[in-house]
Formats: sequence, structure tokens, C-alpha cells
Amino acid sequence: MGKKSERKKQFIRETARKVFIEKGYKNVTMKDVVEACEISRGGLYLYYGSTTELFLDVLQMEAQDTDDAFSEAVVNNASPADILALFLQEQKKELLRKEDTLAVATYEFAFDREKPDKENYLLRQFQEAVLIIEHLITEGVRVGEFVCDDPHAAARNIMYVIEGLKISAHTMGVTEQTVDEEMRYLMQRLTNG
Amino acid sequence: MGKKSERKKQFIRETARKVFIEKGYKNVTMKDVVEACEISRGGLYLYYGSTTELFLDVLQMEAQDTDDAFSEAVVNNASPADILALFLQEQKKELLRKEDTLAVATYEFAFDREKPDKENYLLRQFQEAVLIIEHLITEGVRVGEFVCDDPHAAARNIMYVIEGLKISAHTMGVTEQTVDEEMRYLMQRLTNG
DNA sequence: ACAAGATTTGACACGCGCGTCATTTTTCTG
DNA sequence: CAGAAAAATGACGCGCGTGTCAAATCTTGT
Repeated sequence: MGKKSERKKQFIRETARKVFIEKGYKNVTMKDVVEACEISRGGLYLYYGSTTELFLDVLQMEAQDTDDAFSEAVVNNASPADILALFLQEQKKELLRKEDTLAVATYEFAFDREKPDKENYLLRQFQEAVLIIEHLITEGVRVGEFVCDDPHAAARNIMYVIEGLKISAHTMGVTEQTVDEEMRYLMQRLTNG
Repeated sequence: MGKKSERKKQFIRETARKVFIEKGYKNVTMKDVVEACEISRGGLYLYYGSTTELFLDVLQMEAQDTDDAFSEAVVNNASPADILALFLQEQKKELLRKEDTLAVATYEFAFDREKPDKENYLLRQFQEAVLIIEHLITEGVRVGEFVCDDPHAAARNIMYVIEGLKISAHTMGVTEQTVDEEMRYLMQRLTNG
């Protein structure tokens, strides 16, 4: 495996990502990927043995990226309230972006029940986010920006709301206004008490 | 179509429901249903032309049932706080029942459908629930049980949390304790202010 | 330039799910 | 009870997705 091979594998991964975004998880066939990549059937199997294998690799790449984004957000040391507001804005953008997200594919994948929970991408993301928010709230309380008895519960609550909004966005449709109202409600509760 | 036919159709519907619960939506084939019903392939096609048609019928039956359950809950005129607590308990039971629910199949189905929002089962359920909760909160405020500035926002918030818990239960796993804590958090916010 | 090695191709065989329909079985009716 | 009508059967043809592999093509080293 030279760097040539690695580059091609990366190309396939990135192309497949677009396919998963467009068609979800279950609807994607090797043929779809082959055509999107403009390579041969056998060529694809040289790198990935199944759509599942491919999707796992795409997810891992995605996790890498979003982890970087998280780190970047944490580095900025504005006030906790500002950072939290920014975080909510990011989430809003993400969950309203129906045409350019792996969310549906990821859910579909998670629904498939016969596989190890070891690599549970969703859970990991969720727990990470809870930790970050909890930390923000605790800081906010310390500097007097927030009022909150139980930062952990509050953080988890916020994440459940976001999960709810996310799944709602992809199953029943959610307007930008609704999301705004919900986000405002979340912030307001922290600032009021 | 005599009543005999109708009875058989009902039998197929109920049997198919179990299959959808067990295998989700996308993984169900006509063969699965045929085998579960112990009828012939052609026999099934006499009643349903596709798994989609079948699932829609199952959903409709399900909606009928839960609507009845809702009505029943509303009839009881205990105090708003009690009714809300009861409602949350019901939701908890429902979302922890991983092995006996159409939730996953319904999500999978919702992911597929692009156009007909007309028959959006999830949205309808959600909006109905918001209305009920909003009403409960308003009543609760009136009799002094609850403190809440914006019952509509609060109600919607509760439902988003429940949605978040629901999807979490089926994708990352949620313990009973977690759900309890979350429910308590929701109630507490209404009683404190 | 040439051969050995590495890479890529796409035709192929296989399995599966679908929807049909000629045939058989059951039920109805006079 | 016979004949008609209705209901049920399951074998069949079709399309599609899968994974493979011998052959073709491209890359190296000399």
C-alpha cells in the first residue's frame, strides 16, 4: 500500500460520503459508489468489502473532523454564555442543513441492530457534548452569568433537546423559527434561574 | 369483500405489526410477512401490494389505538401535576420498551418518505402531545401548581426532550435511571419556576 | 525496450425479493 | 349435490445487488 493507494482510498471515502448524504445508508449500493467514483466494481472491492465497511470509515473521518471543530471551539476563551450561544448556533445550522448531512444515514446505520456497540459514534458525540456544556455551565455559574443548581442535568437536558430537534428536523420538518425559539428558551432558563 | 376477508386482512395486519417490531421497516420483506402469517405469497398480495402499503395500514391501526389511550388519559381529571407526571411515566415506559415498539420502524419509514407530509404520523402525534401538555401546564399555573411564563414553549420543550430520549433509547441506549432523572428535571422546573 | 510485478477491469454466477397468474381448493348458491 | 364464484396457492420470470477472478492494462526496474 503506497501513498498512491492511500490517496485513492481517501478519494473513495470522500466520494462515498456524498453518496451517503444523498441517499442515506440503507439505500446505498456498491454500484452507487462505483458509479460516483467512476471506477470499476472490482476496483472498489480492492479497498472496501461492503457498504458497511465504507460507512464506518466515512464516520471515522467525520468524527475526526468534528473533533477538531470541537477543540477549536473550546480554545476560544470568550465568556461561557457566549460560547454556549455559539455552540447552539452551530447546532442549529447543523440540524437545519437537511441536504448536506450524514445525520439520516447515521441514524439508519444505528438502527441496524446486529453489530457491536463498541464503535457507537452517536453515543460518543453525545457524551462529549454533555461534558463540554456541563463545563460551560459550571464556569458560567462561577462567574455569575448563569444560575443553575445541577449543571450536569442541565447539560444533558440541553443535549436531549438538540437530539429531539435533530430527529424532528429529519422526520417531521422543523422551521428555523422553531429552532430559534427553542434555543432562546434554553439560554433563557440558564440566565434567569 | 365479505367480513371474512376483512378478518383475514386484520390478521395479516396484526401479524405484520409483530414483524415490523422485530425487524424494523426496511428489513421486512413480503416473504417475512408471508412466513409469519403462514399464508401463500399470492395470498398476501391479494390484500397488500407492498410492505409500504402494509406498514401504512399498521400505522393507522396503531394511531387509532394510541388516540384512544390519549382520550382516556384526558378524561381523568386529577390535578394537572398528577396528569403530567402520569403522562411522563407513560412516555418513559414506552421509550424504554425496546423490544415491543414500532418506534424504529416508524423512524425508518419517516426517513424514506419525501413527499406526503399529509399523512405524517410522527408530526401529528407530536403536535397533539404539545397541545395536551400546554393545556396541562396552563391549568397547573391557574391552580397554582406550576410556575411558567410560556406554557407553549415549555410544552414544546418537554416534547423535544422526549423525542431526544426516544431516539437516544434506540441508537445509544438509555438507562431507566437516566430517564427518571430527566423526567424529574422536567417536573422540577415547572414546580420551582 | 521488455519482462516481471502491481493494479484495475468488467463479465459472470449466484442469491434474493418482487409481482404475476394458471391452477387448485374452498365456499357459496340454487 | 352440482356448478359457479371466490379465495388461495406456489412456481415462474424478472431485475438487481453481490462478490469473484481471469484477463487486460499500467508501472517498474534493468
